[in-house]
Amino acid sequence: MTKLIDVAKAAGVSIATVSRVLNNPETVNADTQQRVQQAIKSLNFRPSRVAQRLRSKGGNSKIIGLVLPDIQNPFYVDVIRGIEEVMYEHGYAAIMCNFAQDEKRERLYLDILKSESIDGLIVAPVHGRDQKVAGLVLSGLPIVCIDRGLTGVEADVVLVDNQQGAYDAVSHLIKLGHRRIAYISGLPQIPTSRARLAGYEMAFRENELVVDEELIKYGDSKHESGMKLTEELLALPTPPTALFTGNNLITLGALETIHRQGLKIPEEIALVGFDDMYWSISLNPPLTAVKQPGFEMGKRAAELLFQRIKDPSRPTAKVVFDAKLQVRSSCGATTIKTS
Amino acid sequence: MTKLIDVAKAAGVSIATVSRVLNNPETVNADTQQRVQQAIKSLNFRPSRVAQRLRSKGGNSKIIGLVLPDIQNPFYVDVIRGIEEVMYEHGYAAIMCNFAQDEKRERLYLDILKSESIDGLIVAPVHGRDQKVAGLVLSGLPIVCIDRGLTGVEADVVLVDNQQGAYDAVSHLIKLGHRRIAYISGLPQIPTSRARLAGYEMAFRENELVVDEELIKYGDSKHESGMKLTEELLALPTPPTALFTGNNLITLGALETIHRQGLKIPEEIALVGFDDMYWSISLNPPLTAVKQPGFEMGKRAAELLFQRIKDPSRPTAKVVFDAKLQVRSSCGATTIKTS
DNA sequence: ATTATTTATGAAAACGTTTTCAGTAATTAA
DNA sequence: TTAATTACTGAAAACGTTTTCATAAATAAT
Repeated sequence: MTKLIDVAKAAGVSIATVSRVLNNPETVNADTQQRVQQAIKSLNFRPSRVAQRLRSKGGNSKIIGLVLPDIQNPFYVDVIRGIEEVMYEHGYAAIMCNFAQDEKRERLYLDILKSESIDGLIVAPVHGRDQKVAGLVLSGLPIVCIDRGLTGVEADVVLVDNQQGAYDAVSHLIKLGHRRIAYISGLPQIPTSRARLAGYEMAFRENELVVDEELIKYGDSKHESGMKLTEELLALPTPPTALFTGNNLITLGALETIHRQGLKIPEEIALVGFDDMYWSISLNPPLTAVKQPGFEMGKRAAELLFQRIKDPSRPTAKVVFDAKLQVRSSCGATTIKTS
Repeated sequence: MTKLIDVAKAAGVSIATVSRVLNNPETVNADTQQRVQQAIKSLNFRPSRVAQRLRSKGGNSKIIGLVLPDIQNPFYVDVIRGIEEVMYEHGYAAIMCNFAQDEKRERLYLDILKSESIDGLIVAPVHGRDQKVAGLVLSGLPIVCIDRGLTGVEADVVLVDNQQGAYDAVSHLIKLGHRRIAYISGLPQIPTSRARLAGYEMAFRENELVVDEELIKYGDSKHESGMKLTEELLALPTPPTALFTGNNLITLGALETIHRQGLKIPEEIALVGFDDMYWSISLNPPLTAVKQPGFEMGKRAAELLFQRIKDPSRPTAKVVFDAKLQVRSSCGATTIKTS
C-alpha cells in the first residue's frame, strides 16, 4: 500500500501538504497542488480509510452500519437497494448486519458497529423499546430507523402507514363478503405487527363486526410459521374463508400450505398479504397484496441519515409512506357467507 | 468511548497489560488479569476495531468484504445468509457491496474495500478475466470466489456444476418430447451463462439434435430482460415449445410475459429455470428448476476464506456443488411435436 | 524602508491499539 | 549465597492519517 509519505516524497513536499491537497485543495499553491496530484495519480494512491477514521472521528469516515431483521424478506432487500443507491453516490460503504429477528444478535452487531466508528446507522429495531438502539441515539450517533420506530426517544424514522394498509386489505375482504378473516401476525413485539393488527381490528369495528380471537395467530414472521399457522387455521371447526397474512414470508408459507391441501384460491380460501413483490403476479394465483415502497423508503432513509450526519441537531423527521393495496385475483368474493 | 487507558487507570496497570489481557491472557499474572477483567467489565470497555485494524494489519481486523452482482437475486441472498452465518460465529462483520452487474461499480467497491484494510474478500467477479480481482489475489489478499471462478490466476472458488445442471434441465425437456427449446441467457460474459449454454448444447448434441441459433437469446440477467426476450421468442414464426431460463430473475420475467399473453404452462409453453426458490412451489404453475445450494455455498466460501486467512499459503481449493433438477409441473409433455 | 498582513508550507501531536524491548522481581540452579 | 532463569510488567514505537501551530516567504500598508 502506498501511503501519504510516498506521495510526499515523490512530490517533494511534506505529508501535511499532500493531505491538504486531498482535503482542502484551496489552501495549497496551484503548482504544488499539481505536482502532488500528479504523484498521487502516478503512484495510484488512495488514503487508508482506517487511518482516516481513527484520526478524524465523527462524520467523515465514509462508512455506515445497516442493521436489518431479515435479509431473506424481499421487502428489506428493496430497502437495502434503496439505501445502497444513495450510499454509492456519496462514496460510502455499508456494513451489513442481518440479525434474523434475534435481539441477542442485534446487540452483538450494534456493539461491533460501535467499535467500527461508523458515521451513522440505519436500523429496524427488534422492537419499539430497544434499549441498545435508544442508547446509541442518546450517545449522539446519527441514526435513522426504518420500518419501525422507537418509542421514548427522538429519532428519524421512515415507515409505512401499516394500520392504514392493513385496514384497506381487510376492508377489501369484508366488502367481498368475507366475515371469518384470519390474521397471521409476525412477532407480536414488532411494532408493525401491532399496527397491522390495529388496522385489522379497525376494519372490523367500522363494519360493525366482531373479531374472533381464535382467528388471530402469532408467529415469528417467517415462512415456516406461515405454513404452520395456516394449517392450524384450516384445521379449525369452522375455518376462515379468508387470510390476511402479516408479511411477505408468511404469505408464501400460507400459499404453500393451501396448495399442499389442494384448496382453491380464492374460491375456498381468499388471501391478501402484506408486502408485495414484483413477481406477485406470477404466483398462483396472482397475489392481492399491500405494497410498501421499499426502494424509496431505503433511499429516503439514507438521505435522512446524510442530513443528520451533516447537521446532528436538526429536528427529527418522521416520513410516512402510503401502503397501497394491489388488487389481483387471490381474493374473489366468498361463496361461504357466514354473516 | 472508553479506551485502553481508562481501563488501565482503573486497574492500576499499563495499557500494555490491558492489551495483553485481551489478546494473550496467559502471559499475565492471574490476579492482575482478574483486576483488569473487572475494570473492563465495569467500564464496559470494547476495543476500537479501527485502531486494532490500523495497528495490526492483516488477519485480525475482523472484517471482510462481500462483493456480489445482484442482491435482488434470491440465490445471492442465500449465499449471503450462508456467509453471514459463519461470519457471525467468528465475530466478523462484512461490508456488503452490490455492484449490480456493473464493472465500474465493482471496481469502485473493490478500491473502497482495499482502503478499508479488510481481512479477506468473497466475490463473484463480473467476469472470468476480472483484472481488478486478479490483482487483489496477486497482492496477497485472501480471496474466495463464489458462483464464478477466475481464469489465469489461482484462487479458491465455490460454485455449482452449471453445465451439468443445464444439461439435466434441457435433457429433461427433450425427454418430454420438446425439440424447439429456447435458452434465455444472462450476460454472455458471465462464466455461468456460458457454462449453462454449454450444458444446453451438450444435451442437444447427445440427443443428436441441432440447436436453432434463433432460439438463443442474451440478456442482462434481470427480470425485465426475461420479459422482453420471452416476448421476442413467442413472436417468432415458429415459437419454441419450451423455455430454459438462465437464472432466477429471468425466469420470473418469462413467467410474467407468458401469463400476460395468457398462454398455458406447460401445455402451450413449458418452462424450466436455473435457480430454485423455496417458494417456487407457489408459483403458477409450480416451477421446475435447477437448484443451487446457495446457503451451503455461502457457508463453504466463508469457511474457505477463514482457512486462507489463517494459512495464506495453503493450496487453492475448488469446491463444486451439485445442481439438482427439481421437477414440478411447469414442463409437462409437449403437444406440439416438431421432431 | 520598515512593519503588518497574507500565503504556503512543514514539524509534530493526536487518534487507540499492538508489540518489541528492557527491566524488575521472583524463582531455580549451582 | 550467588548466578542464571523465568515470569510479569511498563515505556515507547508503530500503524497512516488530519490538524494545530509555528515559521518563512511574499505581499501590502505605513
